[in-house]
Amino acid sequence: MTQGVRGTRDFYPEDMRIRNWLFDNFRNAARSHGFEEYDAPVLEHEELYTRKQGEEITQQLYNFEDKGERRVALRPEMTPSLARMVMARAGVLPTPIKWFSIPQCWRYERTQRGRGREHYQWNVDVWGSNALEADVELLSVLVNFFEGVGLTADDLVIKISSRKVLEEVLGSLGISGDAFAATCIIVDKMDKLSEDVVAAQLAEQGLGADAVTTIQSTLGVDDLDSLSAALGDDSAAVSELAGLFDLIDSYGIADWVAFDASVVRGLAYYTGPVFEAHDRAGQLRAICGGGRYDRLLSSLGGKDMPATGFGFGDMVIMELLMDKGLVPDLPSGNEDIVIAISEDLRSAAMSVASRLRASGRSVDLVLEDKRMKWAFRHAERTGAQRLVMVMPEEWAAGNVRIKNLESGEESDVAVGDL
RNA sequence: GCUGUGAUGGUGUAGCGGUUAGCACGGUGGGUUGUGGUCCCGCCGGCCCGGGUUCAAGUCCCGGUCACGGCCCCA
Repeated sequence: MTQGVRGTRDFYPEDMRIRNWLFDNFRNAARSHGFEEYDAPVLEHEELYTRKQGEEITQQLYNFEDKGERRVALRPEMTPSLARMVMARAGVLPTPIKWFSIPQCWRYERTQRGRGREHYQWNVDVWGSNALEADVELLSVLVNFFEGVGLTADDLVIKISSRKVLEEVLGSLGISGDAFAATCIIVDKMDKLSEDVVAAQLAEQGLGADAVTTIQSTLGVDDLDSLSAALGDDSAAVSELAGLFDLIDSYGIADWVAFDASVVRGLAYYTGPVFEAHDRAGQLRAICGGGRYDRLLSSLGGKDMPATGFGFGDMVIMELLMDKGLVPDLPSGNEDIVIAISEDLRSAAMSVASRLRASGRSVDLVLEDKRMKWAFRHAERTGAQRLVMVMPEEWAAGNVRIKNLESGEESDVAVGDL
């Protein structure tokens, strides 16, 4: 009876303080880069997500039929909803569209440490710009967030590559279109699956063992010169990545990023630069991930608009922050506790509380007949700064007694001066 | 889909065949105090469900339910 649905979390006030702190940092980073917040319903038509087979995200849909016999799903990610919103007002919205959101996203899967059935995923996206500057701006948002919560470039790294790398490699092997997207999903799992399994899955796409070797050797590359050697001087992937890293230097965030050809991403819709942030120690799952997806709208039946963005879950980052001791101790936020010392002063206490509240204080009025002992313990537990006591003699003189709980000082203050 | 561990007051836990089932937090009443934080005392409140073994079962066995991990897989 006291348990929620499997894989879901309750946020008690002490948990909520931390969540709000995290979300505040998300918001600050996005706002400082000129992004505006939006939201969409957590429930969407199932068909919004039933696209490329093979994507984990579609296999793990938290879906069901509603009372009107409609197939619906709790959103597994925000991007399709965002695409829907943008598409609905394409041509009206001034570009570039720079929006962010912190949606709760759902998936139906076996629960594990750090993997529930719901999580909050900070999403930051730019629509309507082809420029690499837009992609780098996203990296700047990320770095700004990391710095905001006290993380450094020694703690984590943003690994960057481009879908074009794989596109060129697979293109040389004669793979394109839907087969390309399907192959991306398989290649994304390469470092987690055995070579045999990968080879078998690639064989289903019509690829041979030699192709596997070619893919693996290219993805093992971790500097641009080697990539250039592998793909040739006229490679669009190489020039794109070179341009990207020039801009990264301009932002002064080069310490935070590294080229890594093995970054592919499991979603089929990416088309250009892709990236993931990982802890340097390599202990945790990816902290966030994103990239350019210029052709998503056409897959939803609309006219394409260039777009780039990332998703950033709340669970892995909290594990990293806890490991690093960066989660702050947060007080309740209550500043004053107001208590009437006797029952007949209750209405007086209410007027005192109202005055304090009007002056902008966060005031917790003791609502019932509680003893002083309780008030002090309550103040201690909630981290309040002052105890405001409405006492008979003082009240008769037009005063209340205020005790500063940190210094222990106490004084009578005229009600008019509150 | 496979697998391991665990379920004891409201919360977190100790107890491993016989205990008045212990402790901490909490709630509540009181002592001390300046109607006053610390401190001290009293009280409230518990063995997941169903079978079985035993003179005796939180404790051992079987089944169920739920929870938490791991594997598979991966936003």
